[in-house]
Amino acid sequence: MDAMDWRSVCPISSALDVLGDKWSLLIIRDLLMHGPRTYSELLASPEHISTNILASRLSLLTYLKLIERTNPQGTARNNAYQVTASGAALRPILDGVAKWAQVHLKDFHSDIV
Amino acid sequence: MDAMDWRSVCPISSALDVLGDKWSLLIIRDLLMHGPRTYSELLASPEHISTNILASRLSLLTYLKLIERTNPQGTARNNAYQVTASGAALRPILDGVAKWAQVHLKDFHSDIV
DNA sequence: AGCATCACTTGCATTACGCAAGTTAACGTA
DNA sequence: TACGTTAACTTGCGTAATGCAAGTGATGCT
Repeated sequence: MDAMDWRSVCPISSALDVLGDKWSLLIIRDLLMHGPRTYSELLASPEHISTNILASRLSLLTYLKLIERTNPQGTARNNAYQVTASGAALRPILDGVAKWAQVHLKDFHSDIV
Repeated sequence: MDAMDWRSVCPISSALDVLGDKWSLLIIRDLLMHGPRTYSELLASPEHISTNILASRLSLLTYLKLIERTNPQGTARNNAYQVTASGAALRPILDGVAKWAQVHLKDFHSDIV
């Protein structure tokens, strides 16, 4: 994992440099909702992330210390991922996003829960 | 602008179906910070969005009623974009994202403001 | 009328993503 | 402790999205 390219000094832009894609925040969502999860548990989420994308996102989020292994000394197998304090600090933001979507996307996606 | 594809019924996933990219929330940020902005003003933001991407994002955000023209009856020229109530409801989320980034990305991006 | 500018659109090269298959190592079982 | 199975990735390749440069058309100014 090499250094990031940051588009500007704006904190919103910088957050999007990290989290501005369709998958990273879904991984965080799963870890916040369920606690520690393994690679194959994350793969089984209903949005169907592909294996290579999951691996690359886990790698980036680990590098940036938003997530970590539950057993850093252990082997990969049976070694889940969990949020760090940085990742956990995203919880109120994701809560806000969920509420926003329920109210403001309802007209376009009636099945939203 | 045709209908959206939604990956799941999860509101977070659905929000990311719309806003999960590197540019949409930056457009919202500009409109929230500065008020109504024209196409060329949006182009001039420091992150340097390209013209075709800006046009396609403005189109999608307009379709989803997060933004609108300031003068819907007028011609394109001298007709800015502004947030709707749906777009304005993202303000506390963007505030939270900005604060999160300032605290949690500082170690990786020391120039963050 | 003529020129400059704004708001896009188009074409094409580059990058990211999605899918399927392959690889490696650990665990269960005997 | 050998053997089959499975978890956790990696690789290859086709498709889609993005980035860049140039082009277009209407508007507004003089």
